[in-house]
Amino acid sequence: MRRPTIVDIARVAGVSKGAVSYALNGKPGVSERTRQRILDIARDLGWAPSGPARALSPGGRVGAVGLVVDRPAHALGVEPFFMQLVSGIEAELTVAGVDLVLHVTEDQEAELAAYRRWAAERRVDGVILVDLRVDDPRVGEVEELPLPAVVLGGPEGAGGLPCLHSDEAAAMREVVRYLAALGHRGIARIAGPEGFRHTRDRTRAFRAAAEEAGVARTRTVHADYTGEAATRATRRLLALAERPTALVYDNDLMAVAGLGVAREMGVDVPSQLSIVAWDDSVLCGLVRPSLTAIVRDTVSSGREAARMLLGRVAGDGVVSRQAPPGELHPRASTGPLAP
Amino acid sequence: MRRPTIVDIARVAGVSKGAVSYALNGKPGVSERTRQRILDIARDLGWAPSGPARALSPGGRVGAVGLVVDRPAHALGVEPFFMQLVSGIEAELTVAGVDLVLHVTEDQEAELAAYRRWAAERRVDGVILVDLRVDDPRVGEVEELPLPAVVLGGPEGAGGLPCLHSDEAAAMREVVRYLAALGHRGIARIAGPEGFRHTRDRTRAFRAAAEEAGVARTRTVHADYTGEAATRATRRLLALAERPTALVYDNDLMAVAGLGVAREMGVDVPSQLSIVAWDDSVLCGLVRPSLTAIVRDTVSSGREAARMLLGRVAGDGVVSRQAPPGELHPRASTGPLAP
DNA sequence: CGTGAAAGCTGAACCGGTTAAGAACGCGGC
DNA sequence: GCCGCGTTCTTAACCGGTTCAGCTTTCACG
Repeated sequence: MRRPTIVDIARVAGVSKGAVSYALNGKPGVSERTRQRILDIARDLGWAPSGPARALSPGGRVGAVGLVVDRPAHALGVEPFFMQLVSGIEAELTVAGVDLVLHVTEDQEAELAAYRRWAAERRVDGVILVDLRVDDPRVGEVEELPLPAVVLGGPEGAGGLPCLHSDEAAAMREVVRYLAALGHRGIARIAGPEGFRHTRDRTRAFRAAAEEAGVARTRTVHADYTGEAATRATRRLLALAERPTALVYDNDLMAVAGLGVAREMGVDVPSQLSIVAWDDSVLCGLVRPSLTAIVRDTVSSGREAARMLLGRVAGDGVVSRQAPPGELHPRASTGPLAP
Repeated sequence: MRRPTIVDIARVAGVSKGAVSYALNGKPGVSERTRQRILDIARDLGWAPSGPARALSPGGRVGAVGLVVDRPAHALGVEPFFMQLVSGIEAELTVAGVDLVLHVTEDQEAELAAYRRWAAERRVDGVILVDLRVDDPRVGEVEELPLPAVVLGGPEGAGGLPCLHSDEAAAMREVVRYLAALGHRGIARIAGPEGFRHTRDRTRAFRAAAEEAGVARTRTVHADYTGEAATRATRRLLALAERPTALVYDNDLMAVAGLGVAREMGVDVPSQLSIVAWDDSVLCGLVRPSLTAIVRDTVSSGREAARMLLGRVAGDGVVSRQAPPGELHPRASTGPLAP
């Protein structure tokens, strides 16, 4: 049984295929009676529009958008962020009947190649850029391509692309003030890779917030979001003569790793060390002590980013927006210092 | 600047577009000289084949395959399994120039709708089915559809679809023997949802292995892979009069949750309770004590499944295969019972 | 009753490829 | 000199939609 086409519908209805096209797309050009008859026949035949055929027509859309994730596979596995983001994006795309094409790359060059290929072969109608870097080559490249895009991050460094940015500084202030109020005067931050824009934003915000809150000793060390790197970094920090009394991690996985190191080194959490995770997932609630975390609504960000991209693809004027800032959810891993 | 098409190439080369098509596809019908000239021109113009146009031709392929993940978003976030699987699939697809379309659904009906839509609208060339269920409606449905598919799981219940199955029984035997050797005589298993085929396979294997190893008291309770469900189940098990001395969890996230409960209830791991996780991720190595786990090479399974699907799409006769069984990696969460 | 406009529909071109059928050509053999 | 054949290329149809130009038919209006 061949897929039915509009020609089959036209034959049954006794009209031309042009008329069928008008009827099915709700465009003027056919009478209401005829339209209804054609719709009924289409339903009876189980007709569905051919994606490739639609895309081929002048001005046609492919009905898919792309997302490239450029992080090593093993790191990705346990990063709740991406799957949450994907669910959010998906939720929004599904109602529009648009598919999500996902690509996992090992380096940035491969990521750029993916965008170029998608544009050249017309595989997607647009892309969402995540993990904005300092001097990110993707922005310029994608702007050149006939490929609508929105950036999750920014607004600095997003070039002319509309972006969904979040106020990292506000959340950071909340964290630092909270820790300062608990009596902490030595706070270290185990950050993500230095190359990421949001890492740099947070680092700046961290310093500013610490100064404002009167926290004398701060320090930022960089890791790569993996547990191993966080383990090494935490060991070094806890071995310092004047060791920090509070640690802020740039993702929850690293915070879990830090918790393990503290345990291993006999440093009690939270009486001797407070730990804060940036980004919350079920993980934070499962480990003991449970982790205080900055909670962002990643699913909603995904939805919003998808919505913006669909707008761009449709040709609407899309403006950058701000996502609600993360909120601090105190749990068992933070507290006042034991005397 | 419009995307160049083969007509542009034909014009520059002074030949017909048919000749260009033959040349670009390595088919006979043009001289070697002409072919080379056409290839050079194509490169100079930056030509790339239009996906939609290719797909539209009779017998044409879309150049994409689909994967539906039917698990709640929050559970998915931290499940390393899927992202690992996706990376593996991706790695194989990329070399073939095929894209991966990912869809996250909230229920099985939505999943079925996705397959139907993909087939009807020709959005993908084939699909990979994961999380095979007992009496899975997807198998019959997809077999009816003009949509090549392979199953990750089985072989029972995969119907006529080729599958990549793993020997759950072998791994289960290894776990049970190991725990029995450590002196455990009461082993409980916190399994995934009863509806999953692999859950049932493991449950059967668990009973058989326990009998074989002389483990008298066994018990399987079902959870849904989330930390919350595992927390509840673990609490109940540890509150039993004759409480089990070893717990086997069907994924690593639940094992982490179980570890938290043990801690909370003052049950020491591993001296009073041993914990085994099925599926290993960085998580298992990060928590304290680190978790003994069954390690499967999920990335390779993804690669293999993708390879099989590409074979099916190409029309090759693809036969079911067995993935290498999981292996037990003992860590700190298992040990002999304290006297 | 003639005229103009709007409604409703048809025919054909077009998107960018693939491919079957056929034409032009050179060449060897008889 | 003619025939048959293989090579190389062209022509045209086809995939399944969209859309524009134009042709009827109907109908209101003067």
